[in-house]
Amino acid sequence: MTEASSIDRPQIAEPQIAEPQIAEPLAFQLFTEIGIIDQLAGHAFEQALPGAITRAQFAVLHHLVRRGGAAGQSPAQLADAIQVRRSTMTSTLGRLVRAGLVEIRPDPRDGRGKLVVLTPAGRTTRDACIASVSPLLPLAGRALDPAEMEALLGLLRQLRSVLDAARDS
Amino acid sequence: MTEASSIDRPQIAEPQIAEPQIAEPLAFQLFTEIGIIDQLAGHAFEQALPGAITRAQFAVLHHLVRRGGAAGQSPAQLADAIQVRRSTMTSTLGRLVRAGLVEIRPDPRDGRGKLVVLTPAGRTTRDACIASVSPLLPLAGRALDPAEMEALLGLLRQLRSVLDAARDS
DNA sequence: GATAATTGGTTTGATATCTAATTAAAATGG
DNA sequence: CCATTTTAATTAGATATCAAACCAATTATC
Repeated sequence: MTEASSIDRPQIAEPQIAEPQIAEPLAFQLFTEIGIIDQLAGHAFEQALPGAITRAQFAVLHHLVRRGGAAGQSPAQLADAIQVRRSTMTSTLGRLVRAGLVEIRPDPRDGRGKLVVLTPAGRTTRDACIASVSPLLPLAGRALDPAEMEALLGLLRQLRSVLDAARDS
Repeated sequence: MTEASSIDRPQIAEPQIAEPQIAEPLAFQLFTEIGIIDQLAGHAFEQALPGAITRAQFAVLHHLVRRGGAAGQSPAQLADAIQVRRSTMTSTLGRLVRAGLVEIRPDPRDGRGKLVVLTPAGRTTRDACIASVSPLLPLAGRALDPAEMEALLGLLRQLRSVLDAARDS
């Protein structure tokens, strides 16, 4: 597509010059590092979770415990809180219902809407997840002392708020 | 806002007490924040990428430009570098081959192995990706000054190295 | 009130990712 | 030289995720 491909080049197309070691821009390194940490931590987290519960499913259960109240939350509220699309939430909720961990009822106030509430099994499962995962948390303490962790968290929040603002614009 | 406003409590097993506002452990907040940033940034990144290229595909192209050399890299090397399973790499490489962005040849030194090399189109595409995404980088600069960015990067690397070490154990 | 615009939720089809199991080739060890 | 083990890559099956298209119900507008 680019150039003389008509000539039969036996082995190596081109000298294939690897770029000299130019450091990536700082911001690029930053996001790369964040991506890797998310993957490593997420993986460790999911390994620690009991049975077939996944990170996404735990996020829903946990949110319902903390914010669900008696009336539950709508799928849209859950999707917004957890920062996924509604179609993603539909799919995760389907699995949670099938597993008997949440119940979905029609919203009496809005014929389109639904309300998600935890079942007792869902509550129990969430608590078990917390227990399973807790032993992992000290790991971060091995990398950072409390002051560093606070500093890190502060910087991350600064970064997040800008990204959040940029999302809408 | 969500409080005891519901007079009509449907017939769920228990009162469904939402937990009082206990702050999450610091480490938990940390990983939550990292997950959200990764999602926001990854999404913005992918939106900025040209055409049908994805983050995973860009990572492979970029790595090949920087480390590929004339001989290319094996799928296993790519998987290790990018921190995904080999089966994941198989799938991503399949799409890149179909798109004409990389070429896969047998490894002359190992009958099991293969070698992945960029095609000229792959090289061009990677460069276009860099160009498309560059305008995003200043966004991080709006959140953090250079010193903060360095500090953040340092803390993240500390954290990563511990997670990395824990992965094997 | 009727029409238009918005909102809640789902479905479809794609990519990315993992684990577990499989195949083929190399490396090791008697 | 052969049997075992290890390694490279793939396949199969599952979840998560998104975008786009869609339906149904609500809200807004005239």
